[in-house]
Amino acid sequence: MAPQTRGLSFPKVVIERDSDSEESSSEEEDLEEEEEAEVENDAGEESDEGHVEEKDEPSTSTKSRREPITISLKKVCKVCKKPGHEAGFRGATYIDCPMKPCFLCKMPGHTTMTCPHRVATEYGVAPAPFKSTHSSMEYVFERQLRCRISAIKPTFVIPNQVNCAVIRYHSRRVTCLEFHPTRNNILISGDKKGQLGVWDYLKVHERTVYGNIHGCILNNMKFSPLNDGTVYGASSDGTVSSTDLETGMSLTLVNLNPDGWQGPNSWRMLYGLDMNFDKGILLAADNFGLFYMVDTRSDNIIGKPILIHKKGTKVTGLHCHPLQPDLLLSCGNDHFARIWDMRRLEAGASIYDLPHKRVVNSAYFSPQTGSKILTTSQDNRLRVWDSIFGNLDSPSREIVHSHDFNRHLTAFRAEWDPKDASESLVVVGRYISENYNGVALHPIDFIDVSTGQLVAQVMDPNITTISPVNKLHPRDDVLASGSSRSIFIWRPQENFELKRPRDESRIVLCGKGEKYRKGKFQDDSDDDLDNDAYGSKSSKTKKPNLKSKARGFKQKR
DNA sequence: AAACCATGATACC
DNA sequence: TGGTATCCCTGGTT
Repeated sequence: MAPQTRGLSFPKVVIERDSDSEESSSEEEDLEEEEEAEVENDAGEESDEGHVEEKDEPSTSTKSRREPITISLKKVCKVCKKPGHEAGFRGATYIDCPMKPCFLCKMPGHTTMTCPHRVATEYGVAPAPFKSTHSSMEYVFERQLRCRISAIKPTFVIPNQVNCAVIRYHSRRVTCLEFHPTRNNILISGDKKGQLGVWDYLKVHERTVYGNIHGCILNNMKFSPLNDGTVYGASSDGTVSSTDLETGMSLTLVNLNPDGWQGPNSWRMLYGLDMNFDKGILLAADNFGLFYMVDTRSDNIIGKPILIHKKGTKVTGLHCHPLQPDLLLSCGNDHFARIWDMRRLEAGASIYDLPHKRVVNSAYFSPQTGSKILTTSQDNRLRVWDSIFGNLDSPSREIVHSHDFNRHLTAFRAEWDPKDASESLVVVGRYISENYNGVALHPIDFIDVSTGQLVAQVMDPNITTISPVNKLHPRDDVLASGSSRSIFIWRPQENFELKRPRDESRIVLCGKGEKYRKGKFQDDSDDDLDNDAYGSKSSKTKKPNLKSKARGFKQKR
């Protein structure tokens, strides 16, 4: 395995960040120097010592003077619009704007690069070794060391290697994943278009996508506890569906927009979905703060909708307690997670309100005893309440973790490991990237929420996109992750090294792969063809390979 | 290679 | 309170 360049890139970066003048930075990297020289040449040709303001000239005058619209020649930070520094990728390392609060922990005074939370997940949760230090170098060093150590606790088995995948499986980004409750190798997936995928990841090539179930985002899915061939879905088209996985036949149980599109103020979207198996009713919640109970036999909404979150705000999730059928957990855009008693479900009657600083993407009871609560909030913090029977006034722990909101990404949701008897292992995708061998990768983090420690961070050189959707298998040591339109299955691998050659027959390439196939491999028939998109050694066709795909990576030539 | 686009929460007035 | 400008690590296509 090639020596890691992490060690090289970070110190360099730190030096550059602190420099105000561009000259000093250019001593460091020839690459940068070249780029900047070019820019300045262009500037000369245009013979306009551009002021930023110039670009606002009306287009007519610009035309008459035959001058191209002046680009601000003074380099300006794209974040704060001030000169003297620039935010953005330098190679595979992202440089924050120093004028803004830390992108990770949202506190002012430092950048992501030197954020103590980036060094140690448990910073601020439990004493961390470098807690009182203020030297960025020390943080950086600590980080490098940390990555070398395989931080896998013996008790936790971490699926750390991609075992199989379907690349560009869905036609839009993946929004949710569920493992089949009884058939071990079946994974179902929902996407932004409302389509539902069924994939047998053991027989890698066996997969289907059902397209006619929903009109837009499939936000949550839930298997029927009575019939595991049936799955329910809640969608932003305002419907709850019931789909037979074998046939793809789908029924609409509920439609909250029977009159069609009447404008955004009336269009109702369903997000949260769960099933109360005790009563045999489906629970769903919408973007106006309302909660619905659906009788799956009569397909009727039971009673009137109940306002469970601030009027007009989205309820992002619902979760029934695994043992106490009367307990319900909800979360929403009003910055609250709420615990409810199903027997007394009415507006304002929540048992507890758990406040957050931002939108709450998800809230889950712990999977086995249901005594803990885990929430993911857009303030970049995971919160854990250790006992719902104890003091709920404040969370037992807040763990700073990068899972920011981005309108183009599926919202991150930290998920419990359903197999972990200690109910402490959690998986969650990471937004900010790490520079790995000059490639920006977004790992999937395994966090021990009892300590806040990062147990493992898994990544693959070929997955350069963010993986906001993750699910751990209820029985097997398997992780499923959804990243953009693709789905990956991870399994544990000892002595795992990134870049290890892998079994390419277990990678299915869909969609645009066809193009490559026609051009380069005049191969046949159907898209089950194994491509080398994933491979390390293979031909020049490959876009998705490290270098070409790496963000901001400039190939030296 | 660069431009463009899709489009949700939020800050701010 | 409501309308609206704004937006930093996106991902894909033209």
